[in-house]
Amino acid sequence: MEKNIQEAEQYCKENGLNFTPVRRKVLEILLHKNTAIGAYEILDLLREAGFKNQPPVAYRALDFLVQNGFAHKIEQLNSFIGCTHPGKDHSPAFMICRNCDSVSEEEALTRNFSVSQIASKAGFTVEKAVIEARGLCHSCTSLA
Amino acid sequence: MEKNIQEAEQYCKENGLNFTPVRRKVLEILLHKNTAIGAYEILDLLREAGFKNQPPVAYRALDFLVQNGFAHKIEQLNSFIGCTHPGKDHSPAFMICRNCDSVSEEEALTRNFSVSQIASKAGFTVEKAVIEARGLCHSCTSLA
DNA sequence: TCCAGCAATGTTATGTTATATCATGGAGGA
DNA sequence: TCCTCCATGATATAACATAACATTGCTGGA
Ligand SMILES: [Zn+2]
Ligand SMILES: [Zn+2]
Ligand SMILES: [Zn+2]
Ligand SMILES: [Zn+2]
Repeated sequence: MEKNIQEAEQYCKENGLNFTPVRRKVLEILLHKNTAIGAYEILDLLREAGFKNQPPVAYRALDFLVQNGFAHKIEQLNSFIGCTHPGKDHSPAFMICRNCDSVSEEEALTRNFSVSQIASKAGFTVEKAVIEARGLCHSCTSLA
Repeated sequence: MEKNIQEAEQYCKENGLNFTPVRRKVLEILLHKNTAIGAYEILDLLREAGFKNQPPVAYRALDFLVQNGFAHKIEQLNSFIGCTHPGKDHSPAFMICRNCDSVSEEEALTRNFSVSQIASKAGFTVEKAVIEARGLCHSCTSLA
């Protein structure tokens, strides 16, 4: 958690990005949970922490974090999650548990798994891929 | 298009599903375009066709079509598209062109491509997978 | 026939997510 | 200094989705 924050800070410093208090706070909020969080829930937490709480405050910080690879949007949930493989380029695939709501981030770029393989058959050039699975996580499967 | 409608009708008849006028009309609307359409745009078209146009009208019909495999929701666009491989079970992957907005549905269940391969490494049991790529379609790539 | 049960639709209202727009403030360079 | 850029403040509204309850029309059983 704390380590992720420091890495983000370092990365920003090296790349001329402005890791402002509200951006840091939102990243902290995201990294604190292993579930995805909606913008308005983040907004509540920001208010509790003394920040302003109009929607743009949260959305702007989230945009920054997503743009720079510190967070991801989970499209199926209209929610956000801190990146657990930040820094380098990666191709995430998210596993969303329907029982405990946990979201885990896996790497999708294996030799056996590439959206581009499907796309190329269709003559499509992939720039970004969203892969989100829903089901049961390991612990919830065990408990069943 | 017309063929898809008739197949849907046939499938409903065989499975005790009620292919009502509004459901048929929404499917017709979806199959008419190769781009995804939002619920409120569908609502407008329904009104033009003489149907009621409160939001639940569109959302209920869309729920029915998605539930029964006649349409899909494109999560990144909060929009819907008619299924081009209806009937049997399938694992769609959508290719969304950023230039012309076309959405094409490909089959993701090839030997070289399975979300389950990623998931199983994480001990995750997949029940449903969302795969949506954004980029450039074949024609838009050629024109570039 | 009469009516309970059910699925679909009608209707009103509201909840949730996201963005547009213009104003303000502060750091850094010409 | 003055200008530009970026971030934030603030207000308003757009866009997407559902809750809740009423009504209709069909069907099958008493
Ligand atoms: Zn990541
Ligand atoms: Zn779980
Ligand atoms: Zn399909
Ligand atoms: Zn295109």
